[in-house]
Amino acid sequence: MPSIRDVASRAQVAVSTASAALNGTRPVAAATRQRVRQAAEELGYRPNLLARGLQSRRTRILALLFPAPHSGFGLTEMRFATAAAEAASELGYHLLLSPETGDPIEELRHLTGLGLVDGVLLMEVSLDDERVGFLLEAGVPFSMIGRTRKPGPIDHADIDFAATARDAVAHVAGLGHRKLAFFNLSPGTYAAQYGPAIRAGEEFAAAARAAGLAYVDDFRPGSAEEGGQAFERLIEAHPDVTALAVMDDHAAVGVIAAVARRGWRIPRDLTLMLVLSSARVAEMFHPRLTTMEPPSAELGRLGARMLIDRLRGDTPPQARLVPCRLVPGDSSGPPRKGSSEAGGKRKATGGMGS
Amino acid sequence: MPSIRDVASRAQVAVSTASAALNGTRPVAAATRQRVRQAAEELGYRPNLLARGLQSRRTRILALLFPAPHSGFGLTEMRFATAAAEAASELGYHLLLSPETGDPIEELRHLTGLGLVDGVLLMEVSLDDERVGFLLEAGVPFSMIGRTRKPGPIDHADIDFAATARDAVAHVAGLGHRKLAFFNLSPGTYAAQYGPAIRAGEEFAAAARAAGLAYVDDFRPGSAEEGGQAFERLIEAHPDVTALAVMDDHAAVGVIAAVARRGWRIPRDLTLMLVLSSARVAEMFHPRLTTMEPPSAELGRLGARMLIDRLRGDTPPQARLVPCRLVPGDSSGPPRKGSSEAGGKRKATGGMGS
DNA sequence: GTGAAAGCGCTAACAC
DNA sequence: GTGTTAGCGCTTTCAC
Repeated sequence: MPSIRDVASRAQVAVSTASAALNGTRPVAAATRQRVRQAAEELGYRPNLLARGLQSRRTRILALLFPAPHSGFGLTEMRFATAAAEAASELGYHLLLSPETGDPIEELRHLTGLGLVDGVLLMEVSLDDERVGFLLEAGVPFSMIGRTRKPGPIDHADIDFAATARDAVAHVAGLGHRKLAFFNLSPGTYAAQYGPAIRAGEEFAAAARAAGLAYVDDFRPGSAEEGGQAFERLIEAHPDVTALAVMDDHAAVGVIAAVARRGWRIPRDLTLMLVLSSARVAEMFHPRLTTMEPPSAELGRLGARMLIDRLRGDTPPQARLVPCRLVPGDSSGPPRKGSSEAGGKRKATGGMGS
Repeated sequence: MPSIRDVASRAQVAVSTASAALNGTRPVAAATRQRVRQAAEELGYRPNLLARGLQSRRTRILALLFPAPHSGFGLTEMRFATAAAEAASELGYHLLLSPETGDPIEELRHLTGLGLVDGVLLMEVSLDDERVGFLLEAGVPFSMIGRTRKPGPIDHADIDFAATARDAVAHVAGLGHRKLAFFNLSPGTYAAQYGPAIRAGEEFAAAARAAGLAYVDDFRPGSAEEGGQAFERLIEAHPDVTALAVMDDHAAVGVIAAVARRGWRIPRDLTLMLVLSSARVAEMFHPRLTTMEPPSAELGRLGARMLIDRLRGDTPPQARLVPCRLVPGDSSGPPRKGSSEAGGKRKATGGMGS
């Protein structure tokens, strides 16, 4: 592998000139630059990243802190990672996939102490994430996919839960539904202060209220079995619910089974939608479920971009919220007949459904 | 961030001694070593990977060449990546996630020319993968998850398709089925010489033959719609088929719908199994599908381990084949009545079902 | 068993 | 506009 000295001698210039010609760090005569470029080309020269990094204190390597898979399907997390890697790659950066196994802070301390990475991309940020404080204090540049309770001036890209909830509620309300139920993620996820669970919970409630829809969100099934049970209890307590939004894929499986057991059909008797699930997953269902699909790839891209922006210069902190995309499936329809106190008339008052 | 000089001076030794004490590269008096260790500890010293790599020509960084997502569900690929990253991490290595976007060879040339990585982990290896020749020629250490047609002495970890097919066929035969159909991946995947498609195709045929099962594998549906059509044509042409193994998740969705349209039920009228799909995905179905689940995490781990073994010393080339795991679901059962020329008797001859 | 010094390949002062 | 030189932090001869 040729070094810059080989390039310099072949182009008949000093190494510093070769370096400058290649990097544009100082003015070089056009003719000289041309000679150097050509020599580099002919030799197949590639700058050694280690040497460059050692000197310049910048490696152009980013670390993506990849959480141990727990909640959800994993497909979403993968899209973050690959999209971030692609975006980084386009901008001349590399992405290190750093799985978090033990103590997050200790691992972060280790990773950043190596001098290997210029910055860190945080995933699965909880509302009071301890890693944020550490990175801030250590002066390590970072950006978040997700966000803490009050992200303040920290770069982050996250789902716009308010818009997502609004769109989902509008979809359901537009079909004529008057009462919506929402199954959040499992209590464990909730207890871990997992942002999406908490924010989606709040925003769906607010959006339903704003739209004048009656609303139930007492259930947090984390498995197919719990999903089925939750649905049965839901219908028992609220027989007038005609639409249901579910966060957990597996819970949705249970709901669908319970719906069938009851002799109901989707969407005739229940409008069912998945929230924060990949359309890829929604296609596995029968009927294909309407989904609020998270903009995973875009968040990954944005996370990488804003981190690189930060590394490059003094951009102001960026906060980007991107709503989920409504992917209509075959599980959405008008409310079933006889679901409310009155029988037929839909789109009636717009007032509070009791 | 303290350097080794800080450690050396605090421990009152020369830099070289400090280095030796920390790395064990040459004998150091126990007392001295202790002093150095303690100094390092007190200072929170972390060796700079760049400096070390520049000198030693070894960075302890591995690159995982991550293919642009095309076939399959992606969940499997993600498990490779995370498992490989975890295994690498446990062995003191880092994993770079390198998405392949443009010309694979050009990108490989670039990546390996940077001096950043010690070795490369190849995913989605096709039967005649061009990257292999390049890496061999360039002398870059690598291992494969998957394998070429004749991997020869190249380290690789792959699915044991023969054992997988044998187990799947045994499962079906054990339930009394006499005729099995197999839906392979889409023709495009096949044409791309995607190993799993071709090997699974061959091995299922061989296993069925060996088990004395009649066998049909004329279909390669790549979507739900094609899956449904394929199923209809299959039953028309082969009304005595009672068991079906499907490679493509989406095709399975279509099959299930077509089964229902026909008034059939699973598993009463058809035993359906998914091949090479995560159990996570199989749970999304109704009923929960029996699956031959690929050992993704183990393959990722093995791939990383064998690459690191190669980097560390002169181990002989390793070839590890791991079978898929049969995860029984609710989609397996005895063959439906009236499916063969004779009516009732199952487990009869064991001879060739015509 | 320990220390001094060279140098990995590059960038960035600093002279000219 | 270009060349010379001094390191970045580490490992590794080579003396002692």
